Amino acid sequence: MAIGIKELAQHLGLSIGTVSRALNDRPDVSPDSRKRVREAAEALGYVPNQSGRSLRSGATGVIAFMMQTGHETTGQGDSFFMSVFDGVQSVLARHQLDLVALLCPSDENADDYLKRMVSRRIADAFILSSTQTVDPRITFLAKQGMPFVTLGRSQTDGGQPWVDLDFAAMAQQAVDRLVAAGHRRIAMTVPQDGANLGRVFADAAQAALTAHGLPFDPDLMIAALPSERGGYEAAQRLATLPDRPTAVVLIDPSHTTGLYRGLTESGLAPGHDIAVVGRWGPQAAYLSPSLTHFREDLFACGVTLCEALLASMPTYAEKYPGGLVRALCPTVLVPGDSA
Amino acid sequence: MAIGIKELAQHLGLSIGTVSRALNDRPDVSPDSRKRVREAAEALGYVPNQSGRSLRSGATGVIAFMMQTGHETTGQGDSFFMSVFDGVQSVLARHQLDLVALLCPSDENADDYLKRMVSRRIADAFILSSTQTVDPRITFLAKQGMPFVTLGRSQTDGGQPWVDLDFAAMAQQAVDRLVAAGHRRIAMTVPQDGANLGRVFADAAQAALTAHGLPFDPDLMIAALPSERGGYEAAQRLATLPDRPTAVVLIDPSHTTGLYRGLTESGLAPGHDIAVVGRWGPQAAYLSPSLTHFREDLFACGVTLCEALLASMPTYAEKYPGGLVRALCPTVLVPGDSA
DNA sequence: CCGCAAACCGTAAACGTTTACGGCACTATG
DNA sequence: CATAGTGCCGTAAACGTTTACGGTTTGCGG
Repeated sequence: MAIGIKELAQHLGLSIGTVSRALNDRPDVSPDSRKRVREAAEALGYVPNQSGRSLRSGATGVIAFMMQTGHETTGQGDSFFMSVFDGVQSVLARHQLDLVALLCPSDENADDYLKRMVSRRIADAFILSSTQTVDPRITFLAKQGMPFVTLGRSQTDGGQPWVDLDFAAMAQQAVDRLVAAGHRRIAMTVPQDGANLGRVFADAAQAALTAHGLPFDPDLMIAALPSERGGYEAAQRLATLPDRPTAVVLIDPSHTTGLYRGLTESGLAPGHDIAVVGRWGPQAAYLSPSLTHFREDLFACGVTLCEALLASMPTYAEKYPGGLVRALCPTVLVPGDSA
Repeated sequence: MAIGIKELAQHLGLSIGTVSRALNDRPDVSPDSRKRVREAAEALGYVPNQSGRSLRSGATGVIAFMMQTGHETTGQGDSFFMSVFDGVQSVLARHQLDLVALLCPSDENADDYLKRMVSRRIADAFILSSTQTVDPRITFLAKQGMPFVTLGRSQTDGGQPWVDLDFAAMAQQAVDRLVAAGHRRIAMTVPQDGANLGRVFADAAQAALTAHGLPFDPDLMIAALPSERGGYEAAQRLATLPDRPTAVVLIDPSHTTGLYRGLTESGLAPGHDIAVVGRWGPQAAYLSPSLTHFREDLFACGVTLCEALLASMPTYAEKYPGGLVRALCPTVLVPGDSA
């Protein structure tokens, strides 16, 4: 069924060398031949064999986006990643590159999984998400010399570019707003596992509180799964806390629904008995009271992410000057009725 | 950095042929050599180059799962796909196969995208999701002779195996339950685009209604986007419908939150003024009143899906006898307070 | 001691590309 | 006219692997 470059060349009465050059837009090919080859390839439905091509050239033309997907760690909801993907792909399309998503099975170690994928040489570069505060994947890829970028920072530094949401700014803005509204005891949800964003967020919150001359109470940092359930359990914790806080800031978009439900069940009205500041998620728009939240431009974030990656790849670096990219994506606070 | 089979053979004082045979568990290799090769490969960190391997053997060892991701079509939420993925991967792991997800950019035609991916020969087989009632991807893959399976049925038949949720049973059970509770005018949400499940669902609902001697009113089939917003807009439609229905069945898990909100805003209490039967989604657990819904074993669904695919691939068929698999995954109705 | 089979191993061809190199025809220049 | 240069093209090697084939050793029965 599928024809090779040999057949195509034969059909044209040319050598495979010339055909290859014509298709790859190299010099040393007459405009006439180039056109003939183009048309014949189209007509015969020729597409180059990727295995042969990448065996020879050492590149696959594929970028891999690795995500971890535990049972409970569904995280931000898929619209989060999908928006980022769209941004990434819009950049990749300029270079005939394609994106694949690597889904680490929930029962496999993320580090092992990544190693397997790297050794498969399925992709020319990697994008890591859900970075942990200490993340062995980073050192591994750095040691391998494999180009990569992380969506999220980490204490482990592989010299790679990264792009992250500005959690510090979020924490500060949230605290500022709540304090201005008279709140003195402010709780927050933080990730249960080693996700780095929890650390960044908590540190910034502490700084913001002390800046206002308020004490920082570690008991008000409520560890929660990144899911509706996490929000629900956080609400239960909140309700039973001694000297109950009057406000809560949510680190994860999926916390919102669960928290609202949990608070209501405990007889606390969100936005009335307890002020809530959250992050944007598709479901947040349909809550009452409407959520005071942070909105992020995930598409733009994906674009930056991808450009940062390409800038770190020898092949594409010239098109993306400026060296190592380490960028924070801005977020804007959208006031609602909840805080 | 990465060493090849040649270096490995040289280091062992063996020929590359023997090394290859040893690593691939072929006969004609002494147990002693096999062991030495194994250990040396481990020690030197040798991993076979996938390009070379698949160039020679014509297989990549990768299965691709294609999903479409429009802005508004975030669909079932990611926990849906993640659960299916886990099921699929659990089977693939038995054969040293790996899964990648292909995310069709929202601004690209799905058919073109698939063609590109197929021609890249990035995978040995494909899994298609979000099947449309008439789906050109199916005929394309069938014509290409590329093994594939669809998650969801279609009127387009490529002779391929498929696995689908039992939407007909859901429709019938929902109608039965609602009619038994005294409801006579029952609305449903159906997908706006050409998704095949809408057709199946609507047909079964109609049959169930007529079986109960009730009329089928097409105006009660409310087209809705597969998102919270879709549910919200459906609620608005519902509230303004002449001779307002007393019950609604939701085809998409993400409809629930939006619908609850929409109804509430219109002064209608879910479960009281209007009975609601929905599908399971992560957020559904945190709603009040609790949702009467269908629960699906998505992991098992993924397992069946993958086995169906492997059974249709020449290389693996012998391990999965039984011919063409076309299966419906069962769902169970979980009663709640909403209907 | 010979022959034969079995067990093991090396050789080399193939998979489909890309690309360095050399060759040919032609033109421009001295 | 000789020479150098240019534009175009074919040849062949290389990428890293798998595998058919043939060769060498070994053990064993006659």
